Amino acid sequence: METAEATAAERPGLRERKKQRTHDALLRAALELFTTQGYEATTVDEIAEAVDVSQRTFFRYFAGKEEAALAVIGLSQEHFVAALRARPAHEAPLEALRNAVLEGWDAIGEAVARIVPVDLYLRSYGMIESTPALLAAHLRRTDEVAREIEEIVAEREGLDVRTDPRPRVAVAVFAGVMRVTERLWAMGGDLSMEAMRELTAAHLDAVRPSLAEKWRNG
Amino acid sequence: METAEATAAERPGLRERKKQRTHDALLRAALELFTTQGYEATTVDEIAEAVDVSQRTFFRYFAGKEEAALAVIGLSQEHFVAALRARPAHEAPLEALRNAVLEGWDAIGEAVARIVPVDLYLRSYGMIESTPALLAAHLRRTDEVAREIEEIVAEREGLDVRTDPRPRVAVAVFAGVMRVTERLWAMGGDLSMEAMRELTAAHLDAVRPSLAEKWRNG
DNA sequence: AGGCTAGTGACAGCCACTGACAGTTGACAA
DNA sequence: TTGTCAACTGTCAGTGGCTGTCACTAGCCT
Repeated sequence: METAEATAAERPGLRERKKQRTHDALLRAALELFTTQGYEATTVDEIAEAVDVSQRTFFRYFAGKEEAALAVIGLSQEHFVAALRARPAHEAPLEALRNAVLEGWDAIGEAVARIVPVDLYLRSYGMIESTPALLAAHLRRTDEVAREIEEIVAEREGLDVRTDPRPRVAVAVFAGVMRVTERLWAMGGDLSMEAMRELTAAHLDAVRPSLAEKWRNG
Repeated sequence: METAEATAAERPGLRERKKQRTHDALLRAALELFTTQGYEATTVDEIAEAVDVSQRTFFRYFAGKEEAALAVIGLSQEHFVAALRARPAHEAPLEALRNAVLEGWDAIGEAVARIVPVDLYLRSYGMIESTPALLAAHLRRTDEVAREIEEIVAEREGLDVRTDPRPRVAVAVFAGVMRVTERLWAMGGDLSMEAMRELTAAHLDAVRPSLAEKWRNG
């Protein structure tokens, strides 16, 4: 058992490679079909047929249509969490969150490119935003990520999430701002990582001013 | 046409009343079944049968199972939006949002009670939080409400949402905090409106401290 | 009273998803 | 190499959410 996994990590057997190929092929086919003809207009049968496997096999790789559509973005979210964990301990919570998201972008692009064309990845954000069922699933997943981040932030500061509200509130604020940013970016014209970085920075900078009592003179 | 609607508003005809009754009956039956045996374990056929209508009729009243489950909460969200619109113009944006949510609670309770037992309404929050598909749909609806609120806040301050980021960011911060609050409340033991009010106030008060550079001495 | 139309039930069908079973194909040891 | 085991897959049948269609009933209006 141990040997099998260790070996697989070094040089995956034929079985593993085949599996990986099928998985990636399904992912690419799904995203390709979704972004061209639309998510709802695409049936699982079509995706399976495009990769020449049975529908049943598709469901062995993905829990459902949604998961296939959101898998790549899920990957980028994992990278963000990892980036946050890697931030130096001296940074303030929101500083660490900000840096993790701003600097993590490039590494994410690379990681994604290993599986699907980056272009497909970027377009999937637009697809999500304009597909109710998908947006719903995406928001739920993001909510789960937020929960994970709460723990990380609390640990960074040596606090207990159950007794001190600040870790949760800080993450909530950050998550809220990231959600608007994401929405505007995905719906806007410029679907590039540069645009995302700028929007993110601008919105995070706007947090304090938006909390002010008076907006006119602020 | 005009006459028909006006008349219906004053004294609904038999037809209208019948419709209303069926609608409410379906809603009650659905929530009752959902909260007792679970959302997924309940089929639309069951709900329809409980009210003694065909499955087809259920779908004529609700776009889907989800909508039936979230309809009551949607009602409370509408009340919140109305409460926000009613806030005096001199209040600062976040002040108005805070007051709207804290004071609107009672009116919401009354409005809900006219259709379903309040107890059922409160329990539905727990159901949502523990049902992935439902939570997803709920988050999407909440996101839409946030969009509506952005406009209201911007209008209060005489700003254009497209040029000034503050309305959107302020609402994003507020929405983020409300989401954590909701989650903790729904998952916690005390499912009362009092508990919700306290949690909300506590979390909103924690926003500034959570933005501080240093948490230890803050 | 009789015509109009909103609301309903019954039926057929699509699609996402699941369980069960059998066939095939890599992995690994004898 | 060969045989055995386990993993992976295809096929089939079935459930449940959801939609289109059509005929029929019942409230509404003149």
